[in-house]
Amino acid sequence: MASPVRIQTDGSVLQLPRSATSFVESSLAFLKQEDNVVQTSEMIDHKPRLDGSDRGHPGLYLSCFDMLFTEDATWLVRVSDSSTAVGTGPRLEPCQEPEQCPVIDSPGLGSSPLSPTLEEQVEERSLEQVQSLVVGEVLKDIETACKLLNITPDPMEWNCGNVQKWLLWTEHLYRLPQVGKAFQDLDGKDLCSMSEEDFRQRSPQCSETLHAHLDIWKSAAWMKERGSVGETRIRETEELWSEADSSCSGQPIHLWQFLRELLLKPHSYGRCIRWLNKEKGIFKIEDSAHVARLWGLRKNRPAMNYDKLSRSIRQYYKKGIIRKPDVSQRLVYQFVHPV
DNA sequence: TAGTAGGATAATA
DNA sequence: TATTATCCTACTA
Repeated sequence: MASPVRIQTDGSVLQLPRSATSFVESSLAFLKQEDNVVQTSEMIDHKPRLDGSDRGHPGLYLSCFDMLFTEDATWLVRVSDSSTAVGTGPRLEPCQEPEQCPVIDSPGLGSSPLSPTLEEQVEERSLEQVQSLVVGEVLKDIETACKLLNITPDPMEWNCGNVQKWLLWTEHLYRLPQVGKAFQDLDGKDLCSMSEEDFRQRSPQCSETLHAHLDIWKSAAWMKERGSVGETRIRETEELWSEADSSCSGQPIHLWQFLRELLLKPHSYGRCIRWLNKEKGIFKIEDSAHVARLWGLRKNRPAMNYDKLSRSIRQYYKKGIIRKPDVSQRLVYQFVHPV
């Protein structure tokens, strides 16, 4: 494992975690090569501003995270090592089996999807530990890049110069051809509002990588905005990964089951979906976009949105699984057979 | 503008 | 084949 990196400035020393070492080495090489304007003293002093105005929550698509490490195949081994040797990951706890709707007879319900064996649970939990660490590493890497580039972690706050720095950085990270000129008139808000197709028009070669990489930054900014730092961040990271983790299980799940899972974890998901009357099975979707994104993650459907999700919910009306409550309200639904 | 409702059809497991 | 995804129009708050 590589040693921690220490960056010494005017009397100040910035010591970075071991996990960030390769990233930082890469960063230093970048700064040297590109003759970037970042001053180390600024790097130390810079505090990312997290007080940006409210915005949409970008989805966290796991496939994007792979891209961060395309140049370092040993990375996964490093994370695995740290998860076992250091033992700082989440504690291994028995996995609580999600509740099933006792009335609705759904194909395939009785077997694996909601009743994993103990061995499967342990295996999934171990995977969750590694995944949780991965997200933590990604967040650290972004923080480090912010310090090195002297930009805020929130792309929405970038000016044109910040965008150019980020582009240079991304070019370096993925060894892309120079694309800065194609984006020279854009600030962070412009960049964030661009679709992948917009990226493609400006840079056919690099659009996929740039768009995915920006998605990671947007996700990280969103995660930071939801919590602050330290333990909160770790908890949020774990939460997001547990959301995403489900998409890795490969097990089919019905939408109503998924919604019930969220409702049964108010600590994690209470901000986006909650019971209004648990006894009657009435629930409210507080953050439609976020619930839709979670569903998209679970089903590996990045294009999922609330429009589509709600259409699926409405399919349950005929089947007698979910209905609108007697007093219909927006974003409020009712399980026909509450637990 | 966002949510609701439901028809039609495609995709998927 | 059942379920969900996607797209659509019309309507409502």
